[in-house]
Amino acid sequence: MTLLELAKKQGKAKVAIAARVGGAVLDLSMPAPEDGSAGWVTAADPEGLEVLRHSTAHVMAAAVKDLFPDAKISIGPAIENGFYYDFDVETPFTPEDLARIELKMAEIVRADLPFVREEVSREEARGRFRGEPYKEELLSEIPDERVSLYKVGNFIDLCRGPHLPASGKVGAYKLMNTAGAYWRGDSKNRMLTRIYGCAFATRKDLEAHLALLEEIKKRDHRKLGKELDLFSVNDEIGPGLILWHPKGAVVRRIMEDFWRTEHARAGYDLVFSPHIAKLDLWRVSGHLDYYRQSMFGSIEVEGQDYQIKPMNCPFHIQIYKSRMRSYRDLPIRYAELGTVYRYEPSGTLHGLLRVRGFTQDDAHIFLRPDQLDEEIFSLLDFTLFVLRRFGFDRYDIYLSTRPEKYAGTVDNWEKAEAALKKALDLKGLPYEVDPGEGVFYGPKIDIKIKDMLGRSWQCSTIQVDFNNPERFEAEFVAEDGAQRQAIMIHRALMGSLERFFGVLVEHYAGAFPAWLAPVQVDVLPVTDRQDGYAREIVARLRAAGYRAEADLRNEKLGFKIRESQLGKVPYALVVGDREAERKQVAPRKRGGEQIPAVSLEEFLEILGGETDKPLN
RNA sequence: GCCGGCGUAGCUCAGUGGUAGAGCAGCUGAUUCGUAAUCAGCAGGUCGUCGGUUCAAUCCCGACCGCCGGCUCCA
Repeated sequence: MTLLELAKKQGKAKVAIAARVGGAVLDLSMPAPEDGSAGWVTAADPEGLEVLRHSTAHVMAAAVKDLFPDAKISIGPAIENGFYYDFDVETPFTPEDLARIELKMAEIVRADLPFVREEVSREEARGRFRGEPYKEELLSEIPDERVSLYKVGNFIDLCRGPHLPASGKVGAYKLMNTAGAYWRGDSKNRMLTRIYGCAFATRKDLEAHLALLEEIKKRDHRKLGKELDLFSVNDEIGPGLILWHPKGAVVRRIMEDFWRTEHARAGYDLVFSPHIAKLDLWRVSGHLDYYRQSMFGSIEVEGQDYQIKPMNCPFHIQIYKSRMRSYRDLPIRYAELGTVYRYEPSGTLHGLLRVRGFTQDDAHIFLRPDQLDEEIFSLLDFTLFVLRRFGFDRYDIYLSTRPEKYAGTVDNWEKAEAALKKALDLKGLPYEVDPGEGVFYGPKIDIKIKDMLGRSWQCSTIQVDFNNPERFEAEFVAEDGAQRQAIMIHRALMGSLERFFGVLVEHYAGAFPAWLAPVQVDVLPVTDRQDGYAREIVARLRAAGYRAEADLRNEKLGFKIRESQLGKVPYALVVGDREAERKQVAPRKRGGEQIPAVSLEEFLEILGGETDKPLN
């Protein structure tokens, strides 16, 4: 008896697309276990959805092979929200090709062709995939003597499976776009043409996903940055270099003010360092060996090579080394909003999120080995405090451990990894271990924040470093009078101001909370009779430390309200004859909610409640 | 950096082998208005840059620059 027959018996044949037997997900065509103990996987299950997506990829490949017989197939896995398949073709697919492929797919789905699994020897499989060089390459690397093939219609693919019982079970899908992708993700290999598609169990799920994509488009910080006049990048200046316009600059200033205040309070010393330094500095630090290709070229000055800084750490180390340090002085914490420049490949630049010049909210902490646990613990606290303040309270945390190529001793690495782990455990923070993903100089904790739409953004990083203190001989005098090597922690909380600002824009869809809003209050006179009163209100708001503007243009109230709301200003204060006469204002929130007219003092109470304290 | 797409007024976009259009924004004037767009007029472009094909190029071809979607990378 097959699993499909068993499913029929149990009345599950309609919904089941695969079966769970033991720990494995199997095709329904596989034999059922004697005792009939099988679980049913449906398209509503995560595993089922993956099967559905993977099978949709096969259906697409079948359609492509039908329309473009010369296309060479490679691989086509399920991914988040859908699938892709990479083909080697002479000329990449056009959007019109995608439409044709989609139609052909619909044919295959309508025909409800069975997915047929076949197990053959590797040698036989090699014969079947003659003329498919990518499949041949894969086959030659598979250690097993027997491999499985899946056939749908005339299309056969080397595949582990499992798959849907038939193409008719494919759900709602849509081909999205094409993209170049290196064979096996290696830039030394040939570039294939990838087709991305999304696939869901139901039309409704697909539509919800397309709606989400629309929402993401609406929140795009590049679009909002232009609309709200926050920042720009400019051809004449150069790609990846950000111009902060006055409104964006207000938000940045508030971010910086908050950051400086809290760092001073948390025991950091604020420092400044130059933008260039002798190239040798980066030779000593080791960055030149590891990251030369991401550094801007050096500049020759009076026979000496200088380098635009890609990092701040060597400068802070030199400040540390400017005099003898006692074990009593530690930890020493140097913090700087340090602007660095990195030569990112042109194809990776992206608005504020990937740039060539950016300001890190950087700090380097020098400490004794015995202080590591406690420092990491309080650092985690501090990081989460800062992130929460900006409205982020969901995180994905990763602990990255020793990579293959590393500096320092295994003993030190293990101690540092243990310290990081211990701090996370003590705080009760869930995290994932990324084995081998640490930086060459030490292990790290990365915190990705989740935005309003649940997307993750890498921002905070806490990295232990044994390498630099050794290379630069950053030492302290221990209790016994001996020179000991300090441990250094690199850390950035927002990561870079540019990137964090971009994430903030998308998180809030440009509607910043009142404490961050570039303009907090628009004062809107109904006619020019109230211009004087409006000016007075603005002056008083500004005197109280708020950012307020009057819209004195010769326009109707409706127009001014519309503009204020599109500008995402938290409050509009309508002032007409009534308000002017009674010395009141009529507040309106940007969402449209109207508040009955109140005195300015009462309004200041409301506003103050939202901004905590006016941070100017 | 690699593959593909795109580049027309400040912005969003239409358009054609015979040297360009709309809406919004801007300017001028009228309107004095109560919670998401008042009306009229005016002005605005070396069609990304440089080369080529052609009697003629914004349109076709090439190179470059930039942007977009991916890939690779991300201390």
